[in-house]
Amino acid sequence: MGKLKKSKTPIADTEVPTQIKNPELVRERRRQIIDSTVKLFIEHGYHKTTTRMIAKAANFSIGSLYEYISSKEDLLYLVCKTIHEEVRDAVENALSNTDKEERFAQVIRQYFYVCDKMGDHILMMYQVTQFLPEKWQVMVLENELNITDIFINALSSLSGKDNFPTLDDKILNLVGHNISVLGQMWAFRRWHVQRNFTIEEYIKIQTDFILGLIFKQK
Amino acid sequence: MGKLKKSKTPIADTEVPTQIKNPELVRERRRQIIDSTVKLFIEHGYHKTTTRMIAKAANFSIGSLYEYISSKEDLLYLVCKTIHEEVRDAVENALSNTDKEERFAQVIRQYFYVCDKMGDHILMMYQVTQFLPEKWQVMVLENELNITDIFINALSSLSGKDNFPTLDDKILNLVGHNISVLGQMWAFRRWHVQRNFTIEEYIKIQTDFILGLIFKQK
Amino acid sequence: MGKLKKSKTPIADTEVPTQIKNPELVRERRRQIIDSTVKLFIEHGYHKTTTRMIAKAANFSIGSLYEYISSKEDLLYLVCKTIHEEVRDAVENALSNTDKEERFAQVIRQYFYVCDKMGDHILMMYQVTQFLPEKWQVMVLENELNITDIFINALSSLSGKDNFPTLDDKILNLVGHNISVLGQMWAFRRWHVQRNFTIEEYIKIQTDFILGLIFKQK
Amino acid sequence: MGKLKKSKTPIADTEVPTQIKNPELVRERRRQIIDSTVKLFIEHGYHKTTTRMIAKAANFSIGSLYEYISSKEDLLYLVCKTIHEEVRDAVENALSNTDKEERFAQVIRQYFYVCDKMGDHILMMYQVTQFLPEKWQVMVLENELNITDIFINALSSLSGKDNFPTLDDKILNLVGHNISVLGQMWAFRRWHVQRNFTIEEYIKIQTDFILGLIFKQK
DNA sequence: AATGAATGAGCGTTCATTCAT
DNA sequence: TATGAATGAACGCTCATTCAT
Repeated sequence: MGKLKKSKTPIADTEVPTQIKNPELVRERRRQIIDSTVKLFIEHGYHKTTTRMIAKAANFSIGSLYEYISSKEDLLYLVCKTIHEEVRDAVENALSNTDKEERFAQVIRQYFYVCDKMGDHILMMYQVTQFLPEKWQVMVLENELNITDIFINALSSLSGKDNFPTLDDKILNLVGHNISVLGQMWAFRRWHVQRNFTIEEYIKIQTDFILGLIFKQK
Repeated sequence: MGKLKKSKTPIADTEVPTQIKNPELVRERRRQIIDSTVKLFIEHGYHKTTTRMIAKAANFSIGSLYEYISSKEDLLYLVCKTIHEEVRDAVENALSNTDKEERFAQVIRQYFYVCDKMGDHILMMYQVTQFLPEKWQVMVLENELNITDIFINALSSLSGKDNFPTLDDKILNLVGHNISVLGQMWAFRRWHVQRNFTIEEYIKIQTDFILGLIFKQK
Repeated sequence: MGKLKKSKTPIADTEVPTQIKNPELVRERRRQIIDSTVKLFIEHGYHKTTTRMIAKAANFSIGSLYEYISSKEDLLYLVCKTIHEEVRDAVENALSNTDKEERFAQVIRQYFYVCDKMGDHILMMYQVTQFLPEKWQVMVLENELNITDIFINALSSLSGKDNFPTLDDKILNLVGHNISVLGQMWAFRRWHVQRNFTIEEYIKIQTDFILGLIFKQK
Repeated sequence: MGKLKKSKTPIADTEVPTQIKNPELVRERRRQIIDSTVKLFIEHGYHKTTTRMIAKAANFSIGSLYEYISSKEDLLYLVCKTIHEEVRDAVENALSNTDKEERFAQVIRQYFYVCDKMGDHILMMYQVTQFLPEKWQVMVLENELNITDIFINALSSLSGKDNFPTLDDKILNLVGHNISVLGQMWAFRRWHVQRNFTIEEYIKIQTDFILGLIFKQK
């Protein structure tokens, strides 16, 4: 579970205001704060985690915490965004695979791996998104969609080539969402599913499943 | 969306204590309370719905409310349970269909219909389960599992018969969960999915999808 | 200084919301709250008086306090309104005097008496009005104006009659404001003025002063 | 409204301590700080103006700000003092007028002009004095009194001469305060009074008023 | 059985001031 | 001298629950 990998996109952006002038410091400190917060949110949820608990866990005074974020809700947004970036980065890395067909399977595989590794985070994020203020909520949904879009695009680039059937856009879309959801299922229904399968088995079966859907459409 | 259908199992059971002696009265009053609460939870979520709001919406004094439930958490449990019963009842009704093979498709269909009709409820329940005390949480997960079990059992009764492949128990289980999750997806990702498909289209494609998985295993 | 006299207009009106249903109780409890608050505001000012101090002084729990008012600002408004009513009532009582000319002097006299008796309250109100939310601020200024209007109307009814000169409306208005301000001066500059004069002397001299202005305009 | 005119008395005096050795620098920097603070206090009041806002507006770091003042309350005192000096200077300038009788009218006129020009400052100062620590509060009241004393002295030098009646000291005093208060009224009740009169008209009428009081005492 | 007034622990947030660099 | 990150006491307010009537 540990600390989140450093993401490509900066955390110290302009979306969430801070009193601190040194942006490097903001980046670093926010990383600490977010890491601590993620753990607490996973353990206790959003409401039962107080700002004081967060400050303490991140070794900040309550006053200092509020120098780096401007509300608990802002922090919530940063948490969600960071997790999404983590997921997206992992999946996008899989895209470097040159063989197109293999690339698609790779993307699914990487995504499922991330869902396995970050099960707690993903679960937590779903429980917590509802408490975002509307404006952030839209952005988080968009981030979610961006990940689904990776699947859709990977599929799209295969559609009609080699042995792949030409897929309707709507179907393409649906398959993308199915992939997203089946990945989350590994995290959400862990008690049931992870009892029966290793992640490798799960990937194999569900990938077949997904490919089945695709070839059915021929 | 209206009121939830009367469920077979009594609400005034011993799980959730009450001050009131007359069980008939408890049943009736709890129905009112739960109906109002469901609406409020859907609209405002669990935390932003105060017990005062609930009492007002259900035409109770705050004091009376607490005669029929003993805490907000108890009420939360009753709400989750009631929704699960609703879903289960609908799916079980589909089992009366005598033709076995058709029965399986019917079960899926009915389940997806329920997911369509009760999208708000299902969504809400997922956002809200996390606030249950541990003991209730287990029970709600069990209820969820009961529904999945219906799919598994329906499949199981087909396995190895007629044209159906003989399915490994593990696979059977997984397919059951896939069905559950794909039904929820219609509610969870409504903005994306319901834009592209009618519920009928969605049922057709996802059913094919599921059957594909089954026959793949031959 | 003691408790404020019971005012004609009810405190339990609809302007300031309450959670309590019994309006009689609201009236009574608000009276206690306001009395205590006035004392505290006079002694410590608005900002240094905490809601917990108010609750304690009025023998309420902090929770109960907030059943009767909905914010500290609302309470501030009630305080200002109550003081203004007190002043206005006293001045209006003086209007019952039947002799017109004498009535005018009586109004001034009564007003100055109130300024004497309620010096602390008037002083406090002036220090505190600035913290009202805009909507209340306008209403408080209006209340203030209503009192000035009493002087203006009393003068107006004399204008052009008997020995009184016919006064321009603008002048009438100005004289009214002068009266208001010279009354407040007795409270505001108490350290300097009350050292030299009894309230009776002060009334005599300033009344002459005011009448001088009036007859000057002949 | 702009910047306040340079006052004769030094700002960098010993009343308010500083960390900085160079007194010239202190004077200059305090001038900037006070100018910015006055604007902010007028716009937002004392409590809603944070020291951070002040530092920013005066182009200081928060650290530097505290090199030149030692607390927000000290700054408040400097602000009040500066405004009083401004008012006093303007009024004292009017004293240079050689003709005694005319000098009195001139003093009133100048004072009313200042009240017109510095309405915002005067208003603000009255709202803000209450937050001074006791020791400063006394000094500010004294400053206020000094201005009133100018009127009293001007009157006193006329008393019993030429056509002027010989005035009791107490009356002299009262007239001085009346003048002060009627000047402030132009600022305090601007919405009502400035709608009806130009400052010239106002000066004329109120001067007559004041003179009336004086000659009445003959 | 029904009412609703009373309770108080607990929360998110602010801001004047300090002090290491 | 100048900077700005760090501090933490203190505040207004909420709301599930109780209990006297």
